[in-house]
Amino acid sequence: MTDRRKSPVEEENIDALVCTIDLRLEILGRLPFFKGLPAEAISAINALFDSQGVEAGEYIYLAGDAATRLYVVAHGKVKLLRHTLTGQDVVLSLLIQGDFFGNLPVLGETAHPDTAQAHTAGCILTITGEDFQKILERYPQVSLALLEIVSTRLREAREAIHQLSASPVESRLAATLLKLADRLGEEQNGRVLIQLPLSRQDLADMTGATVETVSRIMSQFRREKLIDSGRRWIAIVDRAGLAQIAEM
Amino acid sequence: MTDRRKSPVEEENIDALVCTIDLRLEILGRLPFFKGLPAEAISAINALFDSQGVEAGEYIYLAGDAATRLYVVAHGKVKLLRHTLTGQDVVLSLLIQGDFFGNLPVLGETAHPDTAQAHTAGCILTITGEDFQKILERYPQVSLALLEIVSTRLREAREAIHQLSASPVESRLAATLLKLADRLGEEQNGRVLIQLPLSRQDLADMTGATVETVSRIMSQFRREKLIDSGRRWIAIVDRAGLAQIAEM
DNA sequence: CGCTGCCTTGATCTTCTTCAAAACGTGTGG
DNA sequence: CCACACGTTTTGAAGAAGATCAAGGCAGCG
Repeated sequence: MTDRRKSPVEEENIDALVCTIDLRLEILGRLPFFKGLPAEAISAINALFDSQGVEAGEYIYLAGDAATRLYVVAHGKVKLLRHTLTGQDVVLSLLIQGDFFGNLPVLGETAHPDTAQAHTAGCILTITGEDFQKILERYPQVSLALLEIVSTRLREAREAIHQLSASPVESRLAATLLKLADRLGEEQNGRVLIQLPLSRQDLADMTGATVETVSRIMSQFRREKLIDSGRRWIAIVDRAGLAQIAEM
Repeated sequence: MTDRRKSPVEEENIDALVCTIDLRLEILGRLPFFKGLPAEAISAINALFDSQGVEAGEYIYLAGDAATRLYVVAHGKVKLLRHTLTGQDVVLSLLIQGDFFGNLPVLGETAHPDTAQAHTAGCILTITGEDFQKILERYPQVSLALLEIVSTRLREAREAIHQLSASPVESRLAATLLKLADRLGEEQNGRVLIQLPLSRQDLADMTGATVETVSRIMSQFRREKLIDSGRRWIAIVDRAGLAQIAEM
C-alpha cells in the first residue's frame, strides 16, 4: 500500500469569485501587453474592463459563439477546449492568472473556434472588441507585445503537434506533467506539487489519450518513483527521469 | 488497372531561382502585412530585402540556428518541419508565394524551433531583424496585420492538434488533401489538381502517419473515386466525399 | 534496357482503445 | 461518527488502428 495522503492541493476559497479593485489593477498592470504603460494608462484601461465571477466547470463561451470580447484570467484557472463529434474533449490550453483569451474580428476571427471553461472557480476580466481596438490604436506598443504572446503560443502549439505526431502517450504525458509543474508547481518537502485539481480525464484530454491509458501510465510512473499522485492531485518526484521519458 | 497518366503537375522552370525586381515589388506589395502602405514605402521596404535562390530540397535554416532574419517566399514552396530523434519528420506548415516565415527575437524567439526546407526550387526574400524592427516602428499598422496572420496560424495549429488528438489517419489525410486543394488547387477537366509534387512520404509527414498507411488509404480513396493520384501528384475528384470523411 | 526511387500490398506485431468490473476517496445524511 | 452513495481511479481482457518488416511492381531516366 502506497502512503498516499489526502489531497495536498489548496482549494480555492469561496470569495474567489469576486475581483477586488486592487486585484484588477494589479493584474492589469502586470499583464505582459500592458507592462510598461504609464500608471494612468493602466487606470484608464482598467475602466474599460468588466469583471465576472465564474464557478468551476462553468462555460465562459462556447465554440461557435460570436467573438466580441477579450478575456483575462484574474483569478482561478480556465481551459480552452474543443468537443469532438464522438463526445471526447481536447484541451488546447490551460490558462492561469494574467493570461488573456478569446478572439476578436481584429485578430482575424469572428466566431470562437473553441470553448472556454472555468476549471476552478475564479474571476475573469473582459473587454469589448471596440474598446480593445481603441487601446491598440492609442498604444501601438501593445500590439507588439501581443504579437510576441501569440507567437509564443504558436510555438507551443507546434510543439504539441510535433509530440502528437511522433511521440507515444508515455512521452506526451511526461511532457505535459513537466509543463504543468513549470507553470503551477509548488515545492513541497522535496516534491513539486501541481497546484491544481487535475483528474485523469483532464490529463487524457490534454494528451490526446483515454482515461484508462493515462491511469495505467500514471501507475507505472508511480511505481518507478517518478511521481506521486492521488485523487485529483499530482506531484513530481523525479524531474530528470520524467524529462528523459518526455523527449523520446 | 486504374488509368493513371504521367504527372500532370507543371514543373517549376530553371529560372525560378532568380527573383526579378518586378516580382519582388509585386510580392512585397501584395504581402498581407504591407498591403495598404503607400507605394514609396513599399519601395523603401524593398530596398531592405535581399533575395536568395534555393533549389528543391535545400535547407534555408535548421532547427537550433540563431533566429536573425525573416523570410518571404517569392517563388516556389517552402516547408517548415521538425526532425525527430527516431529520424522521422513532422511537417508543420507548407508555405507558398507571399507567406513569411522565420523567427525573430522581436517575436519572442532567439533560435529557430524548426527547420525550413525548400520543397521546390524557388526564390526567397530575406530581411534582417533590425531592419524589420525599423519597419514595425515606422508603420505601426504592420504589426497589427502581422498579429492577424500569426493568430490565423495559431488557429490552424490548434485545429491540427484537435485532429491529431481525436481523428483517425483517414480523416486527417482527407482534411490535409482538402486544405492543399484550397491553397494549391487548379481546376483541370472536372478534377482539382494539387499543383505541387507531393510524395506519400510528404503526406505522411503532414498527417503524422507512416508512408505505408498513407499509401493504403490513398489507394482506398482511389478505389472509392474520391481522388486520382500517381507518382508525386494528386487530384481531388469528389470534394464532398472527402469533406465527409475529414470531419469524423 | 536496367537502374533507382517511389508506390503498393501483405503479414505480423505493438500500442492504444474499448468494454467491463472492482476498489478507492470524499462528501453526505443518518 | 459511521455507513452509504457517487464519482474517480485502477486493473484486466479483448479488440482495433496503425506501425513495422518484407517483398514486389511500376515509372522515369541514364
